[in-house]
Amino acid sequence: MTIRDVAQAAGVHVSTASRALTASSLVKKETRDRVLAAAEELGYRPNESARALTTGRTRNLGLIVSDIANPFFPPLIKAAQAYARVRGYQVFVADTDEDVRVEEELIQTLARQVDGVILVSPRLSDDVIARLGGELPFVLVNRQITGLSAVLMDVAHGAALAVDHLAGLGHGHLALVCGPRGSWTSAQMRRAAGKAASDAGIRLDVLGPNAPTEQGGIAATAEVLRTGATGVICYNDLVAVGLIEGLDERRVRVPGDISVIGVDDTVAGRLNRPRLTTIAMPTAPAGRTAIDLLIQALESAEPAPATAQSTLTTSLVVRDSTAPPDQSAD
Amino acid sequence: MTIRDVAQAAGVHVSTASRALTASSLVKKETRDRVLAAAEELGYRPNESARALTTGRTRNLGLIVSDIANPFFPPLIKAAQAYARVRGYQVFVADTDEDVRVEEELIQTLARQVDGVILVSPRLSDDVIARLGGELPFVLVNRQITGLSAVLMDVAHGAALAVDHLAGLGHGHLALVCGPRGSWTSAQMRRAAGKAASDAGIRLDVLGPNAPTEQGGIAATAEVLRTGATGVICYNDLVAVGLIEGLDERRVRVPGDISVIGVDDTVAGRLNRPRLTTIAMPTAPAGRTAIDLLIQALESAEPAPATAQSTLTTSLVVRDSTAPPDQSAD
DNA sequence: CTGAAAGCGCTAACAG
DNA sequence: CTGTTAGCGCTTTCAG
Repeated sequence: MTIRDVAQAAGVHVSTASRALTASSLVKKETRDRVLAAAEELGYRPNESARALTTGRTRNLGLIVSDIANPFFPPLIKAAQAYARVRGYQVFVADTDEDVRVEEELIQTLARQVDGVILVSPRLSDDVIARLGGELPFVLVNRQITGLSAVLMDVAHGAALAVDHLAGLGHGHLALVCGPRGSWTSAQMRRAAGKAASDAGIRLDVLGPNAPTEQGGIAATAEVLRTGATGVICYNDLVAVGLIEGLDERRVRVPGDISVIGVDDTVAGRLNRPRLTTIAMPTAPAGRTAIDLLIQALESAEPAPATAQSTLTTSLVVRDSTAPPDQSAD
Repeated sequence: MTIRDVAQAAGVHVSTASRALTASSLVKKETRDRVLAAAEELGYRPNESARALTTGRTRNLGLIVSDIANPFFPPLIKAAQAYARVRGYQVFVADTDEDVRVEEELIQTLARQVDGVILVSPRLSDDVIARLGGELPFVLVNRQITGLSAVLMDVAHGAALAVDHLAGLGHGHLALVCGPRGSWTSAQMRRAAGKAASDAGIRLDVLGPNAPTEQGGIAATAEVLRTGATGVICYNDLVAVGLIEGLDERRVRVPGDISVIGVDDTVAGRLNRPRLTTIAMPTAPAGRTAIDLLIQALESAEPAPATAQSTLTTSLVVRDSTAPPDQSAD
């Protein structure tokens, strides 16, 4: 079932059929209708490989995330896929499992079958990403590298809000449980929380790096307690939930003894008891924006597409895991 | 940077280079090393489109799920991707958003760029799936259609365990909150729970269909209460969590007044308070098995590959959302 | 507006 | 074991 069959059925040459099927304006309406009808009739489906071979474009986009099982990603993935489909592109999702080597390998593999790649919270070093980015269009999410387009979530603002929230409740000693090495988000939080704490004249201990998972949070428990902090900001909701679990095991009450704040605003935080106070991240908009930036770069005729940067705001969602510090303690 | 450049650099003909790069046994070791070295040196990456065009095979597999944001899927996806990579295949994941039309469209689109497709919990009708399955290799997960390979989770067994668990606690009146129309899992549960209940001599009211989400659970609350049942088995963890939320709003205690059981054993159930009693589904093994079945079908020379069927067992995880019924009530 | 012809990069017979 | 040749299905010049 090739374009040849369609052309024959419609009584035209292959090239005419091709034109009718793609650059429809270059062919007489009447002929085009005939071709389209024949194609429909025969159930013709273009061979994407052949098409990609001649055009050099696949109309596929790659989306690389570190861990599909982290509830931060699914909303972003869903939004990206849905929006890409509307724009006539297909999105291929791959999971690096938080492994830098897998990440690089995956980019290489994917790069051969897509027109462009979206890298969400990559862990690779700037220079490796920049090098790979030279080979095909990239859009980064939550990572900033000169020369590459990016969608950023203003987590710095969120972190400052979190510090202020805790300071406002009366906490004078905070801890920041950082994420994995190589995380831009973590670095942003660290910087912004540090500044906000010193502005507020309170102490902030910085802990980490930690795995961005429940396990990571549980593992950080002892260190958190050692600091003596009464308010803790965690790298993400999973870490926060894990920490609360760890504290619970040691009979430390949240928020009674220690207040805990997460980042992302995922189901995990909503379902947790106490319900988690968290910094909400605009994941779905970020997914759409990333697709938009990427397609823009792809469809602009420029050889070196302008790098665009888009920053989305975050906000603080106050729930039940934060409260004034216990008067008797500290 | 084509295979031509590599051949030239290695001082051999294109076809020799091609052989060295693929069917390595057909070429003298020495020549092969020279070709491989040249390829490495030049950073040669085969053009997958060209390769796919000649061979007719892409080494890509499609994995279609109804909702990436449902925590049931990520472990399955992760396991499938990781295992496929080991076997030299790439997995493309797509999300249908629980929409039957999108599901069909996605299968069609994906079908053109992959060698085979895994359909997890499809909602399409048997005949539509069977028709599409005629066009390329399919493996179903949690769906049984004659002539197609499938990986099944023995949720019937799990449902029976759940009924027995509740009966053993002393509940004499149960409700089953079903899932969406077209769900094989839901049908299995209904049948098995019905049988187990009648065997145990207790009443079982069947409710639904419902959306397989927290919202679906919340929406089912009133109907559940209307039955007067003291034990409820839900289509999945999300529905169970939603139901518990709905009951909580109406000041109905779980498990004090009503016991609730979910299905899947996802984070959602673990994080929920009370922690959810649930039927654990073997999601990761199912992902691997599905990939295995699919690759097997792909690599067997048979024109019509034998349909294989693999059933994985489920188990009941008892946590805090089930207890004996309130003595004073019912 | 349409037909003819070339070629995308690669693999796969077919000879030698 | 290696070189030659053809061609996968499609788009895209180039003529007409």
